[in-house]
Amino acid sequence: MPYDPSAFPPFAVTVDLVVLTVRRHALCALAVRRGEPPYQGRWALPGGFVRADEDIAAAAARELAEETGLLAHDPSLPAPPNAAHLEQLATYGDPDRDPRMRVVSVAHLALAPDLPAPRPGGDAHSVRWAPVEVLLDGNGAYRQDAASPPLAFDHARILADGVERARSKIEYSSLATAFCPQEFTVGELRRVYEAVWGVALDPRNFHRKVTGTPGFLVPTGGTTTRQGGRPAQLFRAGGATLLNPPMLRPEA
Amino acid sequence: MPYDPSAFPPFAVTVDLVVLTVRRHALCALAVRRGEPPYQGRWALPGGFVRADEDIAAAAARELAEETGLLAHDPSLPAPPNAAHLEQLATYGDPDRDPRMRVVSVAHLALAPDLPAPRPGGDAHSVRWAPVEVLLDGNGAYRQDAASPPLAFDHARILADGVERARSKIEYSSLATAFCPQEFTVGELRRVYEAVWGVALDPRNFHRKVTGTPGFLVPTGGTTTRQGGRPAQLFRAGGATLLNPPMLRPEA
DNA sequence: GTAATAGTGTCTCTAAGACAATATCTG
DNA sequence: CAGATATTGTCTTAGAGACACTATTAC
Repeated sequence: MPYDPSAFPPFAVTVDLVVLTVRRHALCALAVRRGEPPYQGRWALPGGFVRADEDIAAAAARELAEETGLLAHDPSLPAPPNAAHLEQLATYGDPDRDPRMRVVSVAHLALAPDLPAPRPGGDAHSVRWAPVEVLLDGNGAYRQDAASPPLAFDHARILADGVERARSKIEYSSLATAFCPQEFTVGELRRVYEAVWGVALDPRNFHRKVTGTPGFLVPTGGTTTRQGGRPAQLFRAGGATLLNPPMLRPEA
Repeated sequence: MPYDPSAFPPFAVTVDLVVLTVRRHALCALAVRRGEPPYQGRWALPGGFVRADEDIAAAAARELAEETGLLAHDPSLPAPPNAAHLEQLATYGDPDRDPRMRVVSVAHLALAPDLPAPRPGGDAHSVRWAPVEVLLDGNGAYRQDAASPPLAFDHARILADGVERARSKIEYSSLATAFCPQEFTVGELRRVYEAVWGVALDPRNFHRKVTGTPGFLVPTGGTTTRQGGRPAQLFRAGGATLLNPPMLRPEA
């Protein structure tokens, strides 16, 4: 009895976004402050309803653009200037996850370079980049009080899943470049890995490895001294999606 | 404006199952024949509606038990006799994926050992194990005719995604043991890898590798000659979930 | 000059892949 | 016996990690 179209329980379907970036050597996520109950005043992940005739991926891309001005882009094409990586993460549908009604949320993961503009449109005081460690551990200014959980609904779980996805995916794919501007140095890419994994990497072995992995980095010919020290070569992301051999996350 | 509970578009939410097993050296998926339009008479993945107060994972476990008699089990516990691995795969919600109404399907992936019983309950002629190659390529007896796609709805896409998930996940996790009976030999485990990846592996290097990976296999002390030749040691799955170092899939 | 970052080279060790040789069963 | 599968061992080589050393900037 696979389908009975005349009698099915109605659900609301939403998308929630885990938008990650690297700012000041820390992995940060986009959080919005809730203006109404439930969880009023609490921080939450951005998101919203999927429209009646809208594809789920399109809804996620629309929410991302509304919150950040970033465009989701097809990874097989070269990245336009204001591009972010966007992929489906997982779906959360516990019957009690929203106290008002049955809501199934299709969470998505977006990876963005550090945004120079403070964000076009929207209230600056109700949308913020917060270090994921603060949002997940519940320490620091984003916590209401010592007893309350830091994020509304099941968003701590969703954020944790998104962070773990990002941490593992930069091992075997070139996704770490999604955190970098269009042109970047090997040192800047290394600082991305260090921030996402929370470890220190050997600059010399890292350099040898990323420049030796075919298709990962393409030199642009330019150099920069924006990190100080000796001028560093600039690179763009190469065509490779999967890294072979992979970057290995150091053991605990 | 994250939520407006009074006005949201209603969706039907279903679970679809990619149930994989290894039979006669081939990776096979469970397929059911549709008894009503649309796609009447066509093969499809098993699935059904999520109930009004049912968790999504519980709905997937219920459908799995209804179709196969298998129990989904927590991977942190030792596997009971009739256990299968079950995990969420991805969510498919194209507005046109079902011609009757807006249906969002949360697909799940299940891995099961080859079932000795032909299946308890249900019509044997409308539920079958079919090689995934046949279901995806559309060649062979499961194809209606040369022009029609082999699987209903977007189920070919879902099946392909599930197969790719299984292929990559047995590289870095101990999930391949989910295709084996509770006690198995190194050779039987190797034939699982060969069937899922569709390659031939060196028996000697495979043996050295799996027995050398800590926590992967635990010897039970027994031996068997069910594969012919010299008696082989029997093993159970060890406690390890992630394999370090991973099993490497041979390159193309 | 010092301090910083960038980049190259060298050494050691783990482990992957190729494959020889031996062990123990069935027919 | 031949033929099947299981298991151990050996050799070669790719690559990860540790780390010395040189290069080029800012101050």
